[in-house]
Amino acid sequence: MIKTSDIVVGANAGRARSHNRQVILDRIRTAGRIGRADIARSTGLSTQAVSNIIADLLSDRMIAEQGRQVVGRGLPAVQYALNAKGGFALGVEIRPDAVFSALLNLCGDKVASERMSLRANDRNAVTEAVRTLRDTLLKASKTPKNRLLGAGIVMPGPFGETGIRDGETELPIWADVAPDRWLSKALELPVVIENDANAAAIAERIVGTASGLKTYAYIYFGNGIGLGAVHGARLIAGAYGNAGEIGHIPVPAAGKSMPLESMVSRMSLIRALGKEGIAAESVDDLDRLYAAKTQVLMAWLENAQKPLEAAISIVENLFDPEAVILGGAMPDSILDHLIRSLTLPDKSVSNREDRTGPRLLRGTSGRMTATLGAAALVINQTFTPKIAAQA
Amino acid sequence: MIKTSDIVVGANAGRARSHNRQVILDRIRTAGRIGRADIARSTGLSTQAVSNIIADLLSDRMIAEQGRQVVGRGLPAVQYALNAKGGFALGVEIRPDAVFSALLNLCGDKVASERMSLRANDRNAVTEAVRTLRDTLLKASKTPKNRLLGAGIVMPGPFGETGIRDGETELPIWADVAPDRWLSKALELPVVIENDANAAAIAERIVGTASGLKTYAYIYFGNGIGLGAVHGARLIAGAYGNAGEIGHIPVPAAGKSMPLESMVSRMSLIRALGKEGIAAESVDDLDRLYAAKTQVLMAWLENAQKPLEAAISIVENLFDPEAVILGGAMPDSILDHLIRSLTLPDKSVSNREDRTGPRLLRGTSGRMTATLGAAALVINQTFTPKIAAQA
DNA sequence: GAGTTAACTCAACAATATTGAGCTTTCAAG
DNA sequence: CTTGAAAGCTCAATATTGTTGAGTTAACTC
Repeated sequence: MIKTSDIVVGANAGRARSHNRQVILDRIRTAGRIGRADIARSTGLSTQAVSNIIADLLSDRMIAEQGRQVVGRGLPAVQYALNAKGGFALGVEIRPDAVFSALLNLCGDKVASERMSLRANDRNAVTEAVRTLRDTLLKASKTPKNRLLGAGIVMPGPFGETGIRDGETELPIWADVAPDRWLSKALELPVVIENDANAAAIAERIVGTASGLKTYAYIYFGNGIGLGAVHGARLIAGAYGNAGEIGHIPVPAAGKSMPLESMVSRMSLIRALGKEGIAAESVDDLDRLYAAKTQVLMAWLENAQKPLEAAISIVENLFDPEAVILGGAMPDSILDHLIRSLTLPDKSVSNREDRTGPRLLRGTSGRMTATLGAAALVINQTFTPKIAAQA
Repeated sequence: MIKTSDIVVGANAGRARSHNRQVILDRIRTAGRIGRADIARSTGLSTQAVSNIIADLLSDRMIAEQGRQVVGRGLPAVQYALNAKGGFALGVEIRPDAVFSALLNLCGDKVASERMSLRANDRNAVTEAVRTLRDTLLKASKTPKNRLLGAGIVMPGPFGETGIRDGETELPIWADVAPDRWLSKALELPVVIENDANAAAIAERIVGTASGLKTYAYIYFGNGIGLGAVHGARLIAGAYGNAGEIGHIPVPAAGKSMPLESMVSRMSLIRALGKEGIAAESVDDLDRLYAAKTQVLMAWLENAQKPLEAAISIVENLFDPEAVILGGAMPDSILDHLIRSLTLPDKSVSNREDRTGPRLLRGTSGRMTATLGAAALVINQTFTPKIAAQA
């Protein structure tokens, strides 16, 4: 699928208003609780303009009043915060054999989730599953349909006919139709599509570790391994939506150069376990195997260390992020082990004297990361100002 | 130096106007010649709005009328194009021993250039040199001072106290003052600062090979080697302005892993030549040595091949650019040789079936690349809409 | 208790873009 | 050759939105 960058760029009263609305909403989200005067100062708008938009947001139930805050002299400022029930985002992760879905509220809390096996891997089966899941989640959570802000879809990349397609990630059922438009029509909702790593990266900003960060890189353990890079609060998607294909970069391993994915990925781990006759299906399985200090797993961890260090070093030097986050479909225990065992090189732009936080963080983990990420895409969009710089 | 992302985000009538002005200016630049109706359609503004802004731009001499274009039925549209003499950009490249400078007009043509040795490597000497160069260039080109849009400054990175500082790139004279503010005051001009690779990347967009591209990566041969990544027409500068430090990423070389810079950079080449007692100072020297098929040079080229392939492969897979551009302080001949000899891996997101142009391009080369890039930063800024997405 | 500070509202105002009517110029069909 | 359609453009009226400044309220300070 081709990413169409924003084309409409001219500003008029209406677009300025919706832009300002998003700006204010985002300000409220990042601040947690904040008053009108504060918002005005930090956005460069007049109090009056903020007041008008706040009134709008209140009547749309996107925000709620939170009492007054006495600071010092003067009239105590009325505080506002996001209204969790003001909007909901549907997240959908499409896999070859099943569809996962979750519903998040405006604050990023999971309200409901559901999984459904696919009876066939074709477009109709997927469409039907997605529609059913939407209805099931709405019903289970007693959410009125008109409170749905949109749907985020996660599908494995890469998008389009690139040199790194292979049988494991391919989803040829969308060959002749743009999946975003198709699903938007089927769900009767606005739709955003991203790959798993990008969605997970955005999720981290909405609910997780990256909430204070504007520029960071997320290394995502899916089946393979992916990178979601966020720069100045914007996703780096690449010219064709395939940026962050970190799995295929060459890293030093055992004296020669190997693709990162072959050393550091769920796939490589499960393959290694399989060779020893150990079956591991779920994140929980892996967690148990780690707890038992299973030898193959420990060996895999050791082999993964150097290649992962090299990859992180590359990411740091190319993106200069505030932090690198490790997350995805792995148990906490394994991610934590990796983070503990890695020694990041001193020769890196990220090794700053004025650094406050750690260079490496653990992000959201577990099987649902990408699904939650899908929903987070929608929430993120709700908070992203519309008049973007010309692309 | 810390990059301050745009903070002002709220839109009002005035900001919307200046935003639209930049949008239209950029549209004219990319189109070359274009009429009002066309601009209106491609920006989502009304003809009337475009007309008003065009009138403004005409009276500011930023654009000029270019006759009428008869297409089919209807009133032939009046065409507009940039007015080269409507504005000028000063580019300054600060080196430890000298300052290079150039003056570009709005269309990116070089109007004048000048070099000046530094009598000392301290702040006052630099300030004095920069002021003198500004005046010399204005006088030589008979440009009135009020037509200067601003100054772009290029200094070698990385900025701030990072783990990769070393004696060769360090510029400690700015330790206690923000160089952008200092120089802005000294020059009485708005100032933009970037490292050499980033500036060169932007220059390519304004005048060079990348004029049609929105997402591309520029590998820059300075003293070392740097990367300037442009994503959706925006520079990826990183959280602290140090993104693109590609010189320090590990690449496979001679069976082991080496920093790219040690294999592929001007520095490494000059060092290799020096070991054989061959002195090479300038780009022209290198060109002559290449023409003479000097053996050390040819050996260096061969050794550079694999590491460079690995680096480009990494860049492609992480950024998914439309193209990778090679340029900088090297002669055309050597850059072309490298481009000819490189074999890019098929396993890359950039190996697309629908690809039209080549994956690898040669950019601007020669000693002045960074200086011209510095000026291009200013021109770029002139065309970049002001209401940016919240950072 | 008087003065100060700060948040907030109201009403008048200003900046900008949009809309629709009308003019002009070109092409094409009869 | 005439007429009508199509497209670019201008003018004047209108709409949307944000800003400004005066006035109100509520807290703190002396």
